[in-house]
Amino acid sequence: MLTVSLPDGSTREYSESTTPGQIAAEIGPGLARAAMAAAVDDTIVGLDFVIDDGQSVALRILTKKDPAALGVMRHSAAHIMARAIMKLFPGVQLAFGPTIENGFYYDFDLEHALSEEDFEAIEAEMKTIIKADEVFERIETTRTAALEIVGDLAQEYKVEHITEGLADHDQLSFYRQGEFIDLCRGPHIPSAGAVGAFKLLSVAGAYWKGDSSNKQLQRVYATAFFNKEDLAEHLVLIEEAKRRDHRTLGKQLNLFTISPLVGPGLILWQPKGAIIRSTLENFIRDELQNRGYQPVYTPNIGKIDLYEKSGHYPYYKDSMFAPMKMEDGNEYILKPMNCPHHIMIYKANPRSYRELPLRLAEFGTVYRNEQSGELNGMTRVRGFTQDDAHIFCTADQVPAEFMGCIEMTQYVLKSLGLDNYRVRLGLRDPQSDKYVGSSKLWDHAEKSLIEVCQTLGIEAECEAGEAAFYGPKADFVLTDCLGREWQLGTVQLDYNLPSAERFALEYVGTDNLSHIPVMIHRAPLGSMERFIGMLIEHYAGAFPLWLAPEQVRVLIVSEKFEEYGRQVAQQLKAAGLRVGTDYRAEKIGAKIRDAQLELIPYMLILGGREMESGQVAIRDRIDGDLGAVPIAEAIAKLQTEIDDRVVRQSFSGSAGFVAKGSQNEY
RNA sequence: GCCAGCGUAGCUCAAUUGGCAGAGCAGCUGAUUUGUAAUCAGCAGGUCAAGGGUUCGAGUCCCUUCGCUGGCUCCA
Repeated sequence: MLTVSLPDGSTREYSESTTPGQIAAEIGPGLARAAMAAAVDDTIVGLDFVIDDGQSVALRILTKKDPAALGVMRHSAAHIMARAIMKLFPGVQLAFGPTIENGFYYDFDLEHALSEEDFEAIEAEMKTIIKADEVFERIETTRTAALEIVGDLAQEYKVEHITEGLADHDQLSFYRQGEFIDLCRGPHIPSAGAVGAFKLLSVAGAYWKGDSSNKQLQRVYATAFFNKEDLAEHLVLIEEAKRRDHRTLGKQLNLFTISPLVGPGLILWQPKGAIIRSTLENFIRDELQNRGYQPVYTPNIGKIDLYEKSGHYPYYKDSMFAPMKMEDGNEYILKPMNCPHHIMIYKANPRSYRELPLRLAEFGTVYRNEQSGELNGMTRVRGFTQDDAHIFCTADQVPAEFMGCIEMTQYVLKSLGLDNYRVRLGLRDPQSDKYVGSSKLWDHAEKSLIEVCQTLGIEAECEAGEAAFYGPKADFVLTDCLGREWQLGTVQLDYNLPSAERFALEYVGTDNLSHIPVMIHRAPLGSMERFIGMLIEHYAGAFPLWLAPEQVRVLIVSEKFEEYGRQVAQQLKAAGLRVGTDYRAEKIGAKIRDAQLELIPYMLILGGREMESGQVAIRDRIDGDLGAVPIAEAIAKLQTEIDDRVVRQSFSGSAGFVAKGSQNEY
C-alpha cells in the first residue's frame, strides 16, 4: 500500500508504485499539463520519479508558479544549451552545468573560443530545440553501464566524474533529449517546450573542478524563465545594476578616479568623494569615542621582521608588495594589516587587567598586491583604508566586547539606511586540528557569539569550518536595494597573535600572575573604499543629505540676483551646510536640470520675489518645488534632516542578484 | 595569475572592402537676463592606449606591452 498526501489535506492510496506524473493526470488534465516537477517529502523530483509501494509520502505537484520549478527548468535549459553548442561546434567536451541563483551555466571544453558573437547562433539553435518540444527521458543505469555510455560518447570529464566524484554511487542516471544524452542526477521538466524565455549572458573561463592547476574550460552563463515578461523584468534589473555601477557613477559625479599612471587598484579620492568619506569617518570617530576606543596612528610601512613575527609574511608573501631593501640591510614592507602595529603599541607598556579591555582604533591604510584580474573599481583594490580597531581583553570580557562590536555595526548601518543584513558566524570545523587556542576557549567564544546574536535579534547563521585558524569570526553580509549581497564588516577573535609563539602579549591579572589577553579584530565597514563603492550603488549616487558632497545649491533666476545669491550662500555656509552656487547666464531650467543630474539634494531658487521678501524657494531633488520660505526656515529644515541622518530614497526591488562581493579583507 | 572581449576628444559614441579622424554633451569666448529638467552663435579640443610589423596607404590586419570589462583562481 502506498499512501500519498496532497497539499490540500486529501490523501490517495495506491496498491502499487506510481509517479507524480500519473497522480497529476488523475487529479486533472489541467494539472497534468501545468506540472513541471514534483516535491516528494520536500525532495524535488521529476514527474517520472517512481514512488515506491509500501510507504507514506507527502506530494506536491510543482507548476510554473513554484520557484522550485524554475530551478528544474533552468537545469533543463542548461542541457538544451549544451545540446545546441554540441550541434554547432565539433568535439565539445561537457563538464558541469548547474543551476545558479539567477540562471545557469555550463562548462565546456572545445577548440573554438566561444565569444558573444556566437550567442545568436546558439540561441537560434536552442529555440529550434525548444520548439521541437522533445521529452527529457530519464535513464537509470549501473555504474558499469554508465562508464560504458560516457566512454562511447568520448566524454572525458564525465568519465573522470563517475570514477572520482561519484565513486560511491552504484546507480547512476542519464537524461536523454533527442540525440543529446548527459550524465545527470536530474530532475528535469517533462519536455523542452516549457522553457518560455531564455538568454545567453556571458562567456568566461573557469577551471575544471574550480582548481587553477586544472585545465581552463569555457563557461557560458545564461538565464531562463517560464515567460518572456519575467525575463524582461530580470534584464531590466541587470540594466538597473549597470546604471548604478559605482565605477560609472564615480566618474560621472567626480567622486573618485583611478589612474593607470598612479597604478591599478589605487583609488584617488576626488574632493566630492573625499567629503563623503571624511563625513563617514567623522561619524565613526565620534561613535568610537563614545564606546571607549582610543585613537592611535601607525606608519604605512614596517620592518619585514614585524611581519615575519606575526606570521603574515611567510604566508601572504605573494599578495604583498615586495619588500624595500635599504642600504643598512633592513627590509621594509608596505603594511598589509594594522594589527602588528597596534600590538606593538600594546606591548609598549606593561599592562594590568585594570586597563582591559584596551581598544585601539585607527583608520589604517593597508596595501595588498591583489592579482591583476581581481581588481574592480573601489570594491577590490590594492590600497585601502580599514575602519580598524583591535581590542585586547580577557577571555571573560569577550562576550561583552563582541556585543559592543555588533551593536556599533548595527548602529552605523542603520544610520545609513542599511537594514537588510545578516551575520555569518564562522566556527571551527570539528574534524580539524589546525586551530590555535584551547578548545575550552573556542567553546566559550563560539557560544557567546551565538548568544550575542540571539540577544540582539540578529539573523545569524553558523558555518562550521569557516573560522580562521586563529579564531572564530562574525561577518556582516549586507543585501543592498537590488538584492545583491556585499560582505562588509567583520569581527574576529584572535588567539594566535597574542600567543607566546607570536607576540607573547601579557597582562597582570588580579592574581598578580601574567596572562595572555584575547585579541579582537573588528571593522564595522570593512574598507572605506569597498563600503563607499557599495553605498554609491545602493543609493545610485544620490546620497542622503548628511553625506551629500554638495547638500544645497543656490540658483539665481537671472544675474540680477547674484548679490542676493551670495548673501544666501554665505548664510548657508555659516550654518555649516555644504553649498554650491550657479550664477551662470543660463535659464533657470538649465541650472535646475544640471543640479538635478548632479543629484544635489536641495536647490534654493532666487528671483525678484524671493529677494524682496528675504525668502528662498526650495526645490527638492525628489519632490520638486516646495515653495518659498524665509532663509532661516530653509536652513532649519535642512539641518534637521542632516542631524537625523534621514535616508529619503533608495530604490527597493528584489533583483535577487548573486552574492558577488568577495570575502572580507582580514 | 588564467580564459575571453574591449581600448577613438574630459564624457557618451560614429568612421563602408584598409583610402582626408567625426558628432553630441562638457570646456572656453561672445550675445542673451531668463521663474522650476537643456537660449543662441563662435572657438578650441586627438601620438586613434603604447611600441613594433604587413601595406602605395593602417583607427581598421598581425605581434608585443599596458590598461579596462566579464568570469575563474586567490583573499590576512
